[in-house]
Amino acid sequence: MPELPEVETIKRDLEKVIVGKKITDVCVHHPAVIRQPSPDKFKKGIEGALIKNILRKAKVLILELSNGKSLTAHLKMTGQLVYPGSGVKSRVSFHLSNGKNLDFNDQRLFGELRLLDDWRSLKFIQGLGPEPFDMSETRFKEILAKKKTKIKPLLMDQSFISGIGNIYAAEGLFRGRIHPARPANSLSDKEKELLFKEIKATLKEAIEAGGSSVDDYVRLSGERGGYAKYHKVYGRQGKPCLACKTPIKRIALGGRGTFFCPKCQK
DNA sequence: AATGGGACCTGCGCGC
DNA sequence: TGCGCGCAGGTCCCAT
Repeated sequence: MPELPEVETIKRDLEKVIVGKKITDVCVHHPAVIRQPSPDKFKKGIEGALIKNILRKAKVLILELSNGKSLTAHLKMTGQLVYPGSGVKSRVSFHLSNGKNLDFNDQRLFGELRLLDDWRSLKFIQGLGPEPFDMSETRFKEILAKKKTKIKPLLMDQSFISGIGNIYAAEGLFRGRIHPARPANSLSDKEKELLFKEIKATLKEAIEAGGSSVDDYVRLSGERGGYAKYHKVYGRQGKPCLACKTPIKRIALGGRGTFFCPKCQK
């Protein structure tokens, strides 16, 4: 999906245009994306409520409703929230009292919508580690020091640090000059410090640019995020490293495409 | 405990 | 033109 910067972008977009609006009707075109409760209860539990507040926990969006319930959305790989929506690709459409729709689109159907009495009880959220901005450098270094696992899959482990996915793991490691397959406990103090700093800087810049539109991700308005043009390694296999001209390599780590510069990243 | 593979789905781009 | 394959931002589950 959409990683932390993309979900944060959608959250900020939602705050500007959706808060305070009333959901008058929920149209379920594809029930599979509604994971909890039944589609019928989902619909009845939402209709008539106002959208009070928008939260984000790592990659999960939470819409707090005036009836006390929370609507959560995990976009996974291809989920989108679009407003005003055309309804064309919509899996679920939330019809608002102003006549416009908030559409949940999701080509691959991995995405998840839930209506919960309390989002804090969602197991997935309970299992999340702190986001990079909420983690101390000391803690980051401590965890790396005791893990032999490859650094890139570790950065994507949501129970350790949450919000980083495949794109920002790759970009953060490039900027930290660390090879993605290095055992986490092999990083020196200096390397860990630089990596942590660069991960946070990358995420911050990506948020400022409205996220990375590589494939399906779009902002709430449907326009593309502006950060993909700043990617230094992600999706650039075979192209020259922007720092040293060496061709960027692609390998598989943990089953995921992993992009890095074999010269800059040691 | 940690790692690797497959599963969940659909659709796109590529090589033949 | 058509077909088969590999690939895709995430996460879970199972086997080793």
